[in-house]
Amino acid sequence: MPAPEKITNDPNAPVDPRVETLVNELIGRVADKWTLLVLEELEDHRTCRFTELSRRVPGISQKMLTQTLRQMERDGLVVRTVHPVVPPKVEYCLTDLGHSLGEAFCGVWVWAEANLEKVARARMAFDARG
Amino acid sequence: MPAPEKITNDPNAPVDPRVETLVNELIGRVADKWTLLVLEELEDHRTCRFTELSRRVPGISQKMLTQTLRQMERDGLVVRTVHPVVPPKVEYCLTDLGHSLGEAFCGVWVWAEANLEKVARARMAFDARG
DNA sequence: TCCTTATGCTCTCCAAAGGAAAGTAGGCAC
DNA sequence: GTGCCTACTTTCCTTTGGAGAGCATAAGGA
Repeated sequence: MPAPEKITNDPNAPVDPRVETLVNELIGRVADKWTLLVLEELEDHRTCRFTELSRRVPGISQKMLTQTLRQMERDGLVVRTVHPVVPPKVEYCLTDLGHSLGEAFCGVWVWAEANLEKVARARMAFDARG
Repeated sequence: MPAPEKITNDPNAPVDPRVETLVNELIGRVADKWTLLVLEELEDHRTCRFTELSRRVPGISQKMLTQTLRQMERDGLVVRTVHPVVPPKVEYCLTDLGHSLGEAFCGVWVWAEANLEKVARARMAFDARG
């Protein structure tokens, strides 16, 4: 074997480009506006129904909610439980994997809350410069 | 004053809905695929030229790179330095704010690297179920 | 002189993504 | 029957995004 990329803890270690591609794809998939907002709702209310989510996630359309939830289900982030009753009742709940992603994004929420003001000021300054 | 939302350290404290709206908007702005990828490149190579970025960020079009960089500049995440030479030379560099956002996203990159396999398996299982 | 090259955009055209609103299924209350 | 409830699905139309060509400028070569 010609030393095929060892797994190390060195953050500066070169990464297998194939892995980097996959990671980029996954980031692109998961760091989506709607995915993030749905993820946050499900973090707050461990389990949620469809209509509840569509009310809680500001501005999402039913189409995008369905699509986002399907993708999240496919990626193993949520479980979809159908209760065979009428009218239909479908519950969505985070998996452990989904919860871990929520925790990973926690830093971004904190950042956003902490830096709202700075961004607002930067925008005003930028817009003033024309 | 009718007690208008105190700033607390309690993570379960109710948040001013206006702040929540602003945070959601900022998240939507910042948690964009291209913004993330550009941010990562700039984290790795503290300062980068336009063409360099377009080569390094896989799959980005010039239009989106320009647009993404403008938005990031407006939000105070990068500084754009134009060197008045021919051919033109423009350098982009993270601000402290941009760097702090990069660190906030660090957890997501780590998560993606750590859970590539799990997501891949979840997808296969989902697709197999039809 | 004219042509090429290099860079950072900008513009145009077309395809894909996404929002709004209406439609669907199917049992239940009226 | 009529209408309601929920979780979608479908249709239509607007917006976003990608591909590729164009532009401005000056140095350097034929």
